[in-house]
Amino acid sequence: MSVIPSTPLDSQLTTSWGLMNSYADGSLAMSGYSSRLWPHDSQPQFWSKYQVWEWLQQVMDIHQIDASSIPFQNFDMDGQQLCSLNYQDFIHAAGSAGHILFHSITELKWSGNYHMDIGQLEFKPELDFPCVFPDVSDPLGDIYDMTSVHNMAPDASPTPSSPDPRGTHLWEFIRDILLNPERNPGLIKWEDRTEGVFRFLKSEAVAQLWGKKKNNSSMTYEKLSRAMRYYYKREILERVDGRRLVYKFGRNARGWRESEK
DNA sequence: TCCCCGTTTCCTGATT
DNA sequence: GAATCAGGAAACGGGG
Repeated sequence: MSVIPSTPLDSQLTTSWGLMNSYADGSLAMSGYSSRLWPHDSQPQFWSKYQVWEWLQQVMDIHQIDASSIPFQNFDMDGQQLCSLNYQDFIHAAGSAGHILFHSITELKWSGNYHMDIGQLEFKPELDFPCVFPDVSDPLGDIYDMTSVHNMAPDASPTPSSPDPRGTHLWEFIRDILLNPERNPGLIKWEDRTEGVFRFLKSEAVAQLWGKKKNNSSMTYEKLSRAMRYYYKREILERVDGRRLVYKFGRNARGWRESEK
């Protein structure tokens, strides 16, 4: 399969793309999109699976596409595979959002990066991050690598009863998204960093990501939030009254404070 | 096999 | 009316 860089279809799509470029926030415009998010490895051919997911999230954020409208599992692929998809493949994989995704990836592929010198072609995606990627087949792999780093600290074990230092628990999953915002843009954000207060921005997208991690395609925010509420009793989370989608880390949550990093 | 833990699923009712 | 929150109850899967 191959992607045709410039077809009549492209010109049909420029209307929606033009709209995107007209956003008041210039950082959301496509021209700034690639440089802001992919400062070194903006060639999608070299993306890891996880970077493909990041791109997907960004496009959904920019276009305010409901995360549940795109089956993430259809994009369980690395950048090379992604770039080999044609327009019909995108439509098949993402439905009505397919044309947006197709145009986005075409833009990134042909946005001047092909003019880079041969030295840049030797770039490896994992070099862009401070941590290693032992398993690039796991889109969340880097998150859990970071968890491992946190747990190197003597008192950084999640809870006394936690059996898995790699961070398989939901609250650790949430914490690691918060600690790596550049890799999970727009999913969850700190409301009060020092107090450990955070808010879900894309609750269903986080639930899908959690479901992906647990091989549970039927995960929803409804179910995820029930699991979150069980943390109140264990004081891993504290209630934040009157605020929707807002939670706060409790006394038994470890590794979220900046001083613990 | 049993038990415990950490969810997951389903539910009802309340609140925003 | 939809989305979210709260929490009870039962079930499930993994680990010890």
